[in-house]
Amino acid sequence: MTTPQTTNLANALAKAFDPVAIESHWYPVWEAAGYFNAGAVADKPAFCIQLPPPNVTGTLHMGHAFNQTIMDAMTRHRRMCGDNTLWLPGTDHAGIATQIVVERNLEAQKISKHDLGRDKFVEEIWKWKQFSGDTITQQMRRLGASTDWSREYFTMDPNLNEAVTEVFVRLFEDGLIYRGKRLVNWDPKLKTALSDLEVVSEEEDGHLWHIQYPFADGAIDGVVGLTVATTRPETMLGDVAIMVHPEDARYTNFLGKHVKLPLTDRVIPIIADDYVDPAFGTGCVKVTPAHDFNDYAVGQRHKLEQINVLTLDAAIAATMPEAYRGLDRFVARKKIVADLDALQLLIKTEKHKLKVPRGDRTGTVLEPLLTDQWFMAVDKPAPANHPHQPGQSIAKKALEVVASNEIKFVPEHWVNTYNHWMNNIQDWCISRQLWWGHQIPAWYDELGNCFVGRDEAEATAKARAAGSLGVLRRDADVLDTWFSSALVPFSSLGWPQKVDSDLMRRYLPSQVMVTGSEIIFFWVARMIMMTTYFTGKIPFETVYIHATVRDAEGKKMSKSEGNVIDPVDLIDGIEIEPLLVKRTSGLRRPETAPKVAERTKKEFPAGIPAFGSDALRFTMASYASLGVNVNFDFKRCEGYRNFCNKLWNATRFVLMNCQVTNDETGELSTLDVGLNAADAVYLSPLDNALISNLQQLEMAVNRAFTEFRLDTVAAEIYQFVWIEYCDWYLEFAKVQLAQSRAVLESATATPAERDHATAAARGTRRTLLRVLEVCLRLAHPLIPFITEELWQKVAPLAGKEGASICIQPFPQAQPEKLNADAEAFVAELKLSIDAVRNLRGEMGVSPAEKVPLYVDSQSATVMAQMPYLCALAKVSTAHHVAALPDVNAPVAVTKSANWMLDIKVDIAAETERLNKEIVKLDAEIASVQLKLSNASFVDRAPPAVVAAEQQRLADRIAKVVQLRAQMAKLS
RNA sequence: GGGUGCUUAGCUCAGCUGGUAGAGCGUUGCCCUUACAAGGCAAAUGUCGGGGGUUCGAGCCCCUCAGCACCCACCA
Repeated sequence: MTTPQTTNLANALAKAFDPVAIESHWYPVWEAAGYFNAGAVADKPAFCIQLPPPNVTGTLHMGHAFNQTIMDAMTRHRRMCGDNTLWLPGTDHAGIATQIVVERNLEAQKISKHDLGRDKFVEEIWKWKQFSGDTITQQMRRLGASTDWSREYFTMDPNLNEAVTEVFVRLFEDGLIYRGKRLVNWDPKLKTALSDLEVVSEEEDGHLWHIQYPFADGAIDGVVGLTVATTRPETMLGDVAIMVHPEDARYTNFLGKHVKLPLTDRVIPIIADDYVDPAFGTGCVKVTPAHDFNDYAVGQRHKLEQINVLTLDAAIAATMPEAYRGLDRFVARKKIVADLDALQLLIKTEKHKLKVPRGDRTGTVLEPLLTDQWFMAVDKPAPANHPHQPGQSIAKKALEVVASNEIKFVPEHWVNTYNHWMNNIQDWCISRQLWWGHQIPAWYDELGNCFVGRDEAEATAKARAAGSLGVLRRDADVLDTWFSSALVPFSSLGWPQKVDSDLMRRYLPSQVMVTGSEIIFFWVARMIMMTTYFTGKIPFETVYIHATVRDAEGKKMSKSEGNVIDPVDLIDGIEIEPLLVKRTSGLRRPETAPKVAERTKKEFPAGIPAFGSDALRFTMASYASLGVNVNFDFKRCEGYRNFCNKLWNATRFVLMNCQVTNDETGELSTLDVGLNAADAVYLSPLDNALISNLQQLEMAVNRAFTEFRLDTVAAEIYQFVWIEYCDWYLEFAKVQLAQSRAVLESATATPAERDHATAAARGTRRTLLRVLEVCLRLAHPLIPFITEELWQKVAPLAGKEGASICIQPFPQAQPEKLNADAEAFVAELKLSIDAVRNLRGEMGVSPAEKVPLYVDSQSATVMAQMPYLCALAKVSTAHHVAALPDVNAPVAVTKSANWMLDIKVDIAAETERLNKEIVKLDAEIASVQLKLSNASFVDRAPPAVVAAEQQRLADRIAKVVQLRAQMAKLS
């Protein structure tokens, strides 16, 4: 017989959960042990997730924390389920974005990139990349990300660089990459082209200027000229025509005539094109093919000249009239308007709202500009001998793999977004006039002939073969950063060197791509296009689109707006002062700093407390429903930090009850927890009910994982651990252990009684331990650190072995352990306890006070309930009577019995309480009666539903009868 | 101008194939009960955006209106 000497646990677990020590301890252990490295066992299913590589522009934000928590939970889940997991990490060079950051840093030191020159400047960016990349990977470790660091990549690593070159050359050779002078979105500040996707248009206040263009040969029919309306008058210097709608009766007379372009000496024709909307403005539109995308198309249709007005930095070009040369576009605009006014050609100026295109990174107003750029032809058929999609265009194929359900979107409606974009896709401008990125593998001879090759030698050979003998000069431009990102699904696995490697076979396609909706076009679509074209495989099976993280007010989090939260600050906590410094630096509009500070002080008056990584992750998971937005409220972290503490203390309780410390030696020894198969174990209905519930939890959690519902995973675990396990079962367990102890300490107990008490204590301890141990494994994907720490303590006692919880099997339900009878017993017991507790509450009994109780039943069920009920509802003594005493105390009616506290009653309060309850019941009875008296309900509703209603009616009527009787006694 | 999503308790959000409205936080009492005050027990709060329809029955399906958010688009 083992009798506890003491339950001193000072050397086992601290009284409160302290995340800092745990987290810093476990991550390095996991990493060193290689638990996260890609599995090498061929016969296990593969599970791969490609991390959307964070930009090396600084640090991770809440969006990353959200995104990564989801991926980590999924990866840890599948790893525990026995899959070969590969969560592949990397970082993205993020061309423009990173170059801008480093440029700004240098500007702060009064250095311009031109002072340094290209090579030195790129060196500076590499230094920054090192710093930012290290910060990011460190943050990921703090978040507990179980990525395979041994395969970490950077999009400008040599092997990925090689993939980029290979892809470029092949697409060029297949005729799907071309170079040409086209109208592109031009950022005059950065002096680079941008793709359509990098343009953000917002409505701004502007003007619509009405300008008269006089007829070249004098008035016609008394009309001196035509009036056009424009929002960008400076571009008129490049006008090559005026167009009207062909059926616009006002102007048909003038078709084919000419006008004199004001401020120049040019004469331009009046043409007809049905692009013109006669109802807008004057119905006359100036045509400027070199500076407007519509006009460009009109110009093509009518074979018009393209006259460029602007330089690369958006000043008026040297080819323009002298008066305007060299003027900035906006200065020139003012001058031109003034000059037209002076010439009395400015008819009127209207206020006008217009969409102004700006660069998404710089906010600069963009100009459509004619420049030489490289494009990818997405709509052009692939060569007839292409191995994977002969004769089929890249966009077509990308649509096909989604239409065929090879690639699924979750939530599904994002397919529409994808299809819409893909059906209207334009050729992709892939060249950028930047210094940071993959340099385009194209070389030119002195005549401008272009040779594309994998390296200079190959290009030279092609040049020589074509008869070009001079020196070659490499194209200075780099590729759009998304060009390399698009290759990640295969370039990160070793392509092109390893085309048929184990890695490629196993981890391409990956199982799920986890990302926000904002990069469906930028990245998801392009990965699909590139991966299918070059590997014949889809890049991933499922695209899981998660919400965008916003601040508590629903505003998009942005460093330049000063409302970002660094996930590490939620983990470690931060004082208000440093938080203010963080938030007020680097603002887009520095003058907003006081406001930002004010808002920050209001939201975080005392800074941010340290919640720990697990609490942050649990919060993120609980936010991961399939919605569009997440308005992040840090207070939820507090709730989940408390949950971690709950789990911690539940473990403390379990250990206290399963281990003893010898007072003299200080040695810890384990009590009998039923590990020895030969020992009899008695499981009470309460033990069995908990175990039964646990099976349901296991089913629910596994199902939720497969449905990508991490919010459900979190909610299920939270509910089970806190409510079922801690609030109910732990209290029941105390009763059971106390009962056994009483028997074992009794001098009069028979041997049979002692045996049963031993078996029961064994069963309780075993249930406590095993259920806890399972909960730890269930929760591990969400809260890896605390579960590891606790599992190390709990698992050995529960008869489990293993170096780490990371690689333990994920709990799966055992249907044979479902136990409806036990669950029903506990459900009924809970109702009884609730009823008695409710009586106490109603009668204002102090929670500390124990009170006597009457119950009008001695049924087996009630007798079995009593020990638990007395403990949980603080009953001093229970009197079992045939009928409750005929006094005016309140009665609680439950399924099991009628209950009454033996204390003095406040008659007024009790009358009120009864009245309230009777009214409620009457209303319910009336509504059920109405339903049941409806013939069509009884006839047409399923019999089970009708029966349930009838039962409900009977119950309520019985109850109300009881209450009425009680009421009668009061008066 | 098209398209998508959203509108449920004071706040943030769950509600599966239609069958008696839920959670967390917050609020209000009372308790430092030997796992946990980062806690326990109890309590209050909803014409599920408005209107119409289908159905025995609608938060859920259909129509319509309103508001919010986002995405796409070439109106000078």
